[in-house]
Amino acid sequence: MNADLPLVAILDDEPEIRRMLSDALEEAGFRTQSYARATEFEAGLKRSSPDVCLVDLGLPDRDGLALVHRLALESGAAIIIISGRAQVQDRVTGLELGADDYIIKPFDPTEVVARIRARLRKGRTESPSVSQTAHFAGWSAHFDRYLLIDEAGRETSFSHAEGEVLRLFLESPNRLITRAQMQESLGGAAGESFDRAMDVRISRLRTKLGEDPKNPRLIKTIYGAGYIFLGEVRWG
Amino acid sequence: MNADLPLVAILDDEPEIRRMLSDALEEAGFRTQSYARATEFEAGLKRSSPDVCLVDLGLPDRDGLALVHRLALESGAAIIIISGRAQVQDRVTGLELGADDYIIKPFDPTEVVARIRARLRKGRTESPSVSQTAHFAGWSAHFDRYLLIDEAGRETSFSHAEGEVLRLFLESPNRLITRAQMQESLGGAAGESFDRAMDVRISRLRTKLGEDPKNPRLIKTIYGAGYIFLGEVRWG
DNA sequence: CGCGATTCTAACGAATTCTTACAGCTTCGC
DNA sequence: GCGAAGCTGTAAGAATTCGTTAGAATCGCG
Repeated sequence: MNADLPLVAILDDEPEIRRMLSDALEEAGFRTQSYARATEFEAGLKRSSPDVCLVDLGLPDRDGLALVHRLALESGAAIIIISGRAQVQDRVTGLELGADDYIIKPFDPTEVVARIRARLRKGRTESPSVSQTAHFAGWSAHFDRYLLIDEAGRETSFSHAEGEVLRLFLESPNRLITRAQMQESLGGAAGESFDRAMDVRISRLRTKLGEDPKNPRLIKTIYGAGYIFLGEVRWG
Repeated sequence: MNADLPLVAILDDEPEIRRMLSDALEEAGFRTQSYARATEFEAGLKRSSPDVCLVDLGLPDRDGLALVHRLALESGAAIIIISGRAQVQDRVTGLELGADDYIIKPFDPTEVVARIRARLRKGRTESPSVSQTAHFAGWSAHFDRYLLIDEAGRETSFSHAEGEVLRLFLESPNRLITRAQMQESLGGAAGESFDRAMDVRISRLRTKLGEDPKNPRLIKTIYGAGYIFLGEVRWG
């Protein structure tokens, strides 16, 4: 009965689906309330205000779309439609009546959880919990803190320009990155002698990574072509 | 060139898809910008800040998920992934990395439009937080009492001007805040050299937060761009 | 080996940002 | 009112970032 956990209201007439959803959601850290019929569902809304409503459109006792429409107007909750009707037109009208998402049966509970999380994330002022960290060759690069941390835990800060280069490498490791691609990606305006600036950026980055100039192990220069960042990179 | 219309940035390497999307979106009342490659796309983001980003995951020059990840942290835009990969796991990781929606190819442009509308609708409804207290990095900021309280319960008062800056940071943590945004938000109407005043406000705030000038942990300067406030922030 | 093309890096300098000092202004207590 | 204290912007010099320059080092190719 933890009031801090987000509350998800489920409206579906099939018991197995209700069960499947509530199991998956509770395991994922949500509270749930299940309803089989629209009238019960609406009564429940008056007692508690859920953060997310999962609504099956194929209801026996009510026009699901009308319900969605009203929910969208009256409740602040995120509304996700679950439906067996897969036609584009169905989805479009559902979304236009105010739903925030539209999931087609049969569905995977994992995806439902992910979509609910995506909805809640936007609504909150809280920062997204996705970390912005890459691990490689004994280093951890924290792009949010502009910090490199080595195996021993020693910290080295890097500047924004250096970070741009490092990120570009870590996003495409073991792949040739041409100077042209870099220039474009790093906002290099026109093709003048911006090349030199990039050399310098990379040079500074290499020293921060403790590369041996004679024998760079991470950032390889491909003469006449560009650079390759070598190594296993893991994000997160 | 109506700046009031929402701007949608499209990133897809297939020309037909770009065309199809931009046609549908423009007919639906959006402005669009199309890009074939990630590097161009990122360069475009620096010039204009779209309200929605449509990103194809199958990019030739970059790991699409890494790009999405970064977008989610740095841009306030809604992010919609378009992908040929239909596996549940693909969708879940996409959403967990910060995407707001995930559309599978082949898709119907009408549905894309509807989903974009649904996203934008939610963004506008975002209710302003009425709480006057924020917690972050061991600090509690009480805006109603102009008081900062650290873990040990020691109190430090802050001024109105300092509070304006602090609130701006705490309302969008882990996101770049440009000097222009600050100036606008803090009512710095006149003064072209209002920038200096800004510097001083931030400097004073930093000392009150006990930041190490060499290595600020909370308020990072992005040379030539603005500032980022780092950390988990909880309001209330 | 020699030569031109390419890349590296140390040093410099312009732009930007930080910090300290100071002055004008408001607020508060008396 | 008066003076002290605090707030806030301006000014000025220090510090940082980062592109540019230039000379050295390296590479590819004969």
